[in-house]
This record gives sequence, C-alpha cells and structure tokens, in this order.
Amino acid sequence: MLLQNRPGDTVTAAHDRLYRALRQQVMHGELAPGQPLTLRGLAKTFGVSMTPAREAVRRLAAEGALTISSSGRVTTPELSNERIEEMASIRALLEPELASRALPRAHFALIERLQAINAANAEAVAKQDAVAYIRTNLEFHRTLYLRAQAPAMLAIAETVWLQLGPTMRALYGRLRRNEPPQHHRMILAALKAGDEPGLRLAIRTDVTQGLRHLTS
Amino acid sequence: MLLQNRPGDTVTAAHDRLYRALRQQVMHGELAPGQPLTLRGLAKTFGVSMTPAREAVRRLAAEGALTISSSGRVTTPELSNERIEEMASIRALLEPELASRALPRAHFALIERLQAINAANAEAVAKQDAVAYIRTNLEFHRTLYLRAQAPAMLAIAETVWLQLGPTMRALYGRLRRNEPPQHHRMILAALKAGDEPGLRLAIRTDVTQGLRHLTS
DNA sequence: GCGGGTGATTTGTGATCACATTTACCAATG
DNA sequence: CATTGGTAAATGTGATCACAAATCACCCGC
Repeated sequence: MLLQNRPGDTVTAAHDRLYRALRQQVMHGELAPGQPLTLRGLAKTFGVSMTPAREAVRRLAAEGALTISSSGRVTTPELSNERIEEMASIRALLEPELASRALPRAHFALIERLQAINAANAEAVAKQDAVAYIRTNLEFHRTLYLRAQAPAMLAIAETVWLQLGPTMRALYGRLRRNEPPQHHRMILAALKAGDEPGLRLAIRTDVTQGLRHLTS
Repeated sequence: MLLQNRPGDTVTAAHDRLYRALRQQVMHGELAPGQPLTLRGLAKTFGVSMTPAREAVRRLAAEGALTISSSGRVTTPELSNERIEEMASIRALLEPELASRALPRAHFALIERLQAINAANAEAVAKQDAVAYIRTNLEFHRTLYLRAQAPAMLAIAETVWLQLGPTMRALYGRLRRNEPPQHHRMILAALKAGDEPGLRLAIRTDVTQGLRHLTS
C-alpha cells in the first residue's frame, strides 16, 4: 500500500491518507473486532505525527468505523447481537431502495461488470480469502448502487458496511464457507428481467442471510 | 450556554464540548447555509486552542454537519435541490420504520409528552421563532423514535437532520408560516388508535411536505 | 470606472512538547 | 496460588509553534 506522497503525486493531506487507508482496512475486514489501536502506533506506521492520526481516528469514530472508550482508547467495534440485527435491518431497508433506483439504469455493460465482480468473488471463496471475499462482495453491491444516483443514501449504506467490517471478518473467518453467494445470481437474473419486486427480494435476502448466522 | 467546565462538573474533553455545542447549533438551524467558520475563530470563541477545534470540526464534517472545501475552509453545507430531495427520500424511508417500531411501545405517557412538545412547537410558530420551531419539531420526532429501540437507525436519522439543519433554517425563515404542523396531529391520532399504516403515512407526509416547498 | 497584480493577512496543516490519566507489570503478602 | 499494592510505561489531550497555501486588500495602470 502506498502511504507516502511521491514526486508527481497530487499532494494529499496526511490525515486524509491515513483516514482512507484505515477506512479501507476496517471496511474490508482486515481488522478483528475489538482490535486496539493507538495514536502513536498509527502515526509511526504511517510516518506522520500524532496530530493527523488523531484527526483520522476522530473522523472514523464519527462514522462508527472505530470505537473510542470513555478513557479515549481506540478499538475496532465489537457489535452485540442486537446491534448486528439492527444493522441487518438497516441494510434491508436501504439497499433494496438503492437497487430499485438503479434498476432502470442497469444496462448490459453494468450487468457484465457485476458478473465479472461475482467471478472474482467466487475465486475468493475458492481461495478461502475472507478479505477478498468481503471486498468483492461490497464491490458488487456498490457498483450496482452507484447507478442509483443517490450519493447520500449510498454513503449511509457504506457507513453501515464500515461498522460491520470487523464483524464480517469474524463471521466469514469462522464458518469456512465453500459456496459462492447464490443470491448474487438471483440479483443478476432480476436485473436482466427488469423485475423490480424480485430484485428487492433478492437484495433483501442477500444482505440479511449472511448476518443471521452470527446471531445464533 | 455553558462552555467551560466548572468545579464539580464531570470533566468533559474540550473537543467534545465544542463538538456538541456546534452540532446543536447546526442541527437547530442557528447557522445559515454556507456560513464560514474558522478553526482559530471557533477556538477563541470556546476558549481553547486550535487542536480540539480541529477535532470537533473533523467529526462534524464526517457527519455531514459541516463542509470542508478542497483548500480546507470550513462552512455549513449548502444543499442542492437534488440533495434536498434525496434527504427527504431518506427521511421518508427511515422514519416510518422508526415510528412503526415505536408504535407498540407508545403508551399514554409518551403520547402526553408528544402533545406537550407539540404545544411548545405551536408556541414557536406563534412567536415566529424559526430555531425553536426546528428544535421542537425534531424533539417531537426524536422522542417518538427513541421508543423504537433502534439506536443505530435513530443515529442515521439524526445525521440526516444535521445535514438539513442550515437548509431548514433558510426554508422556515423564508416562508413565514403561520400554521402549526397539522401532520403532527395525524401522527398523534394514529398513535392513539394503534393504526400502523396510518402512522407510517402520517410520518411520511410530515417529513416530506416541509422540504417540498424548497425545491420549487 | 475597472481589471490585474502584488504584498499583507488569514487560515489550515503538521510537529513537538508537557501533562494527567489510565493501563500494565511485578513483586510482596496472605 | 490468588490478591493486592505500588511503580513504571503507555496513552490520550491540549497548547504552541513554524510553515505553506489561500485569500484578501490595496494600488497602479489602462
């Protein structure tokens, strides 16, 4: 991962580089739930001082990507079962709407790209690569929802994914799944058919099913 | 407003005091859209140094309560009509769900409190006090949704209110409305009757109607 | 009157330091 | 062996400073 500005790069603020790198790590499940982080540690890792590290951490904490204890300690979030179920409800509420809005704009080129992402996802399953699985899974959804032309709604969905990142890692790392997501095929079929109710149902089922296993 | 810790107070971090004070100002429409803020100005106003001011601003920017330009300048957000409509859609999606979940737990004491808040709201209308109008209006919704036992969903709804704060100020300051919100009475009636579809519709209408006027 | 350029001021960014609190470690004691 | 006590290390917080970039104000020339 590129962390330093190099000559010719557009200069990005240090706090922003740190924010983006950490955000991706959290969202893709590269950090376990409850993982402690320190400002000095992050600063040293990224070759900056504590100041930009603090700003990045505050920003991520505001998005729910990190938790700050009453004494100021920073960790990745450990979600209760209730919270996980609530997050699943939110996904089940937002994402069918995003998919519906994307449906009239989903032409063949988009479906083709979704199929390619799905193939990469299946490959991640075969390799038992949890991080790649989560990444391609989210990429599948984001690619579709980008067509919805609803940036604020998509941003909310992404903060939900963020908060679920570490938990998803724990989930998919635990139950070594061997089957690629069957619901993605249903989503693709509904997209091709222009079937809005079917699409909503397929999305709802897809986002709900994975989390159910963890709350048992 | 109390901004300094006094002996006997539980010590709250400076950045957190500043965050809460600013957040309330933005959410309640005390700041106009596009209002510029400076780190040194905020720090001086709150009697602290730039460091906690920066942290509070980053946090608020992450929630969409403030906008940071490419050069780092901080302002309250100026929403496009498209963005306002999207925000209304999000409210129309989330808030009926929150109300539905609150419905089975809405006993008489809650309805009584809602009526009291509604009376304060009507008073704000009579006094042409836009800030008090927005504050009591949001308090009405938050009091109901708190019963939904869905903290993450409520938090998302609040970030939407936050982003709309300055715009609501501009809206309600412009069209000097003389009538108290008639939809709140429908909401209360549906609550008393235990009528879930009616409640969902009343909420949806209430959150949608106000914003429609701005996008014309 | 009006546009462009130049210097002064304002402003955000990042580093460093001092301080208070929390946490971790380890030994002494029961 | 578990528990308690104290000491040392680690950690977050806030202030201050230096720096660069952006912005603003003023003035000159047209």
